[in-house]
Amino acid sequence: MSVSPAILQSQPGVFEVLCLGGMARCFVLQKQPVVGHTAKMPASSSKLESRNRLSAGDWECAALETLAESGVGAVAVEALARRLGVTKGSFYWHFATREALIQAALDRWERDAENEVLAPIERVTDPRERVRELIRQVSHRRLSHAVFAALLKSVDLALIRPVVERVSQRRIAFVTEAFRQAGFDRTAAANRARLAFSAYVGFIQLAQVGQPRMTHDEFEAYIRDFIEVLIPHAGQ
Amino acid sequence: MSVSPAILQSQPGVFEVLCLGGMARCFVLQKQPVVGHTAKMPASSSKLESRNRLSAGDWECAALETLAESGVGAVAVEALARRLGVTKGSFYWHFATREALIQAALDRWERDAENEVLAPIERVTDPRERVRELIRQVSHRRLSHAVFAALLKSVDLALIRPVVERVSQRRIAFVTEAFRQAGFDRTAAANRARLAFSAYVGFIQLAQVGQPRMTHDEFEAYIRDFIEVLIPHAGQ
DNA sequence: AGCCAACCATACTGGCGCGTATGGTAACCG
DNA sequence: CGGTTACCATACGCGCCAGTATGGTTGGCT
Repeated sequence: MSVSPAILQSQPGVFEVLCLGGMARCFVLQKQPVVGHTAKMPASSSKLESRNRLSAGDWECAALETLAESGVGAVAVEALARRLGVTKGSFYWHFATREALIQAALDRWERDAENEVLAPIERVTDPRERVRELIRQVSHRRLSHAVFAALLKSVDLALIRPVVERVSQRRIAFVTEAFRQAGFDRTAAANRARLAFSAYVGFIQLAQVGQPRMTHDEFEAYIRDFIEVLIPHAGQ
Repeated sequence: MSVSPAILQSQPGVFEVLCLGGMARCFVLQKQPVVGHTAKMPASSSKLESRNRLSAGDWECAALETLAESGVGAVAVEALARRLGVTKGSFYWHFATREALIQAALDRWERDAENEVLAPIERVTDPRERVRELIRQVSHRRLSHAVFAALLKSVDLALIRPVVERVSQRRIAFVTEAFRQAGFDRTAAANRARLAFSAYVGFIQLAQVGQPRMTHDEFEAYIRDFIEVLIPHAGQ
């Protein structure tokens, strides 16, 4: 799933619940140039061997992992330093403050998560089938949701709120447009989008409590009903 | 709405965002004997005048208010002490630890919130109309949701998780049963209950971000669509 | 070779929040 | 009226964590 096993074991960090670390790496480790930092990596050695020194990207990566696993509060510089095998002294060379790190990590996540979700949908042409495909897609990218779920919990922080706002707004708008193209009028589309997105958000929250305690098959059946309720085959 | 103004102004505490304080008071201030504590209030003066000394219940009350307003993290003993106009010395006479307070406050909330939601529904006899009434009821008790929303955010804490688990489990079971009685088969009822409850949970989360930014009328329309989607008049 | 810059360690300050210790005051009781 | 009980203040210790100061090490460039 878009993350090579080699990368997965490149850093001997702790691998916790549900392989969430893999997801964060999936988001981050595709080291796009990232403007200023690490600009002139000598193009010789891959990141595998010469990774005793860290870059800002490594810190952002670790931040996203920890964020997905244990929430915003767990993104603490000393904890991250331990995780990366260094000390705070390292951190404060790359970032001015803890908030700066979270900012950077979130910026990255926001950019990458966007395309990852939307791109595979845009290929489906039939509008109604597209809505269904969207729901199916989202429902199975469970790794991508951990970050969003963690963010939701810290939405009262001034640092997090705008991110959640933007992301939610964009996603709701996208789903609304999908429903519109599927033939619903403006308000119906908006309401179904709200309903669908709310149900999505609620589900990833409740899933952490293990509340909708269901097997894989039950989950699939749930998604089928979910789709059928929101955009039934029968009607039209 | 189900909370007498008299109670609302019985304690001149700070009244913050959205009158949330009123809700907590609504839950708490109906001072049921509460086992051991405050057993022999001399039955003379109401809580209005002789409230210079505090009881355990007062602390639980303030805890729930703060919880609803600012989350579990804000339920700090020194902060609560300031809010109540006393110091920590008072607190540690009533409770052994901070967690004990949260426990007590949550126990209380769990008991009271249960009946408050379910009781008014049970009067409706027609099964399908009962589901609709349930949705309507819940959708308008917005004050009661702040606590639950706050709890969801701290669900990783060992103190909170079991509460959220119990409450979610019970509520989902209740809604499932309602759908069953409305004529849906077992799995359909379960899935619609999951969907409805997830949508509810997601909505109260997103509402805090002001994301489904909608007017009162839009909200009403949303609830109508919500009902129509989940338990349509047309079908059967 | 030697220097500079990137990167990291160690040690410290300071705030915040929980918990403890202990002494004080008001009401009530015998 | 002296004493116990319920309630509260003041002061302290302690651990956690963000941020600072400063000095050390390594690698590439000239």
